[in-house]
Amino acid sequence: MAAARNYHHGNLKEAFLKAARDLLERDGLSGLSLRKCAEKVGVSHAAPKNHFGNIAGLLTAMVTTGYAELAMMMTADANTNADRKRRRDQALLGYVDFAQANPALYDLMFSRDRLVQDDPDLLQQIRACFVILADCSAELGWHHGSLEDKAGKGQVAIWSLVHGYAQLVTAGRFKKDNMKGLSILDILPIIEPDNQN
Amino acid sequence: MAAARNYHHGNLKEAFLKAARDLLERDGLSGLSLRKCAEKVGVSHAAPKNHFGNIAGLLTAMVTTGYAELAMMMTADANTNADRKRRRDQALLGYVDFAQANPALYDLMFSRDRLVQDDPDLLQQIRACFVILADCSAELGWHHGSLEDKAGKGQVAIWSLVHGYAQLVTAGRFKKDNMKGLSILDILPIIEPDNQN
DNA sequence: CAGATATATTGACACTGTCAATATGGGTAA
DNA sequence: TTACCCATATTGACAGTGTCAATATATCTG
Repeated sequence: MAAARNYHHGNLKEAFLKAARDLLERDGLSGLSLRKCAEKVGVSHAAPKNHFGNIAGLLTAMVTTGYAELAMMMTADANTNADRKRRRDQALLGYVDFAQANPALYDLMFSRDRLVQDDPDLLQQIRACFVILADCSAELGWHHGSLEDKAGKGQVAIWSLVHGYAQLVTAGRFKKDNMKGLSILDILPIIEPDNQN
Repeated sequence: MAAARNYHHGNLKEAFLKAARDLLERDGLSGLSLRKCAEKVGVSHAAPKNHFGNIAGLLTAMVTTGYAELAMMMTADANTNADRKRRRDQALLGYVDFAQANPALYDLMFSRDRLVQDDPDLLQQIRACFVILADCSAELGWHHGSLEDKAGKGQVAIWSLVHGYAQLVTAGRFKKDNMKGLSILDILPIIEPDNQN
């Protein structure tokens, strides 16, 4: 039989993830609890234990889907086979769009003590995002150092820049005066010394 | 009489802040509670209410002292009257040093739903850090746009870069291979298009 | 010395995550 | 079909949490 109405509830795991995400964006991380999720889905308060073990397991599973969506946002029009610079712009804009559309989830994705940091699925999705950003950084120009050094610098630099930008923007740390029409692509040129005229 | 042993306990507020900070770095944010702080200090479980109102108030007060320390770390050798580029390097190194020395506190300083975001003291300390970073960004070279645009871009860019770098490093997101001897100052040159030879 | 006020304690409450014990339903083999 | 097994869900309990109202205490002020 299909996985739709298979068991007592049917696909309870995904129902929990959806409920958790709704609660997260609505009430913030401190307003999210296993018991509220269970009530929202309509099952008993201890039901999540069977699927996630503990709350860190649920948050980790939710964050893992977040990284998968982030990767999708960064490669939304990759099928057009655009050149690398165009792919890079799309990736960075998609990155920031994701953070602004899911600010609470984005924050949780970089939490230090609420997640199972060594979860294999989580690490895999993080790595996938890192690969995309590495592709972006290949377009950057560097003057000194070996090719490997340049690649390492570029990856660290571009992820630092876009992550810092996304988090500070979603946290409201930049005043609107400073941010008037200032997107990540306007900040990016600082990362391209070779392409300055 | 001095504020040392003034009342029942004497400077209980600072004792709470110290206990909270110890617990935060030892057990992480999820291991920090008002009741543990009270027990550590040796007072009743409801004592913090008189000084901080609720737990958001305590966390906000603690984070506020964090921003003050961050500003000090960035301006540690400002009395030497070094030139602006030297001040800038010191500020960025101090910024990263602070984040690495207080990773849990640094994370909390950018939390979205655990703090009183409009607390006047907090906003003042944040603004002080922003001013220091603005001074740093004045050294950056930009090719296009008005002076005001350049200043706005520079502030946003440098804070994005250093914050993203600090958080990703403390979160262990960069593999050691990529980070071998790669400090924030090695990343920084990408932010100086004019100074490339 | 007495009253007022800031500070601390006590006790209670609802809520949380987690666990052991129990119940229930679906899949599977006889 | 029937009987069994196992994955899944429920129940009840427990310690821990933040917060509040009521009460107690110590320091300051007059």
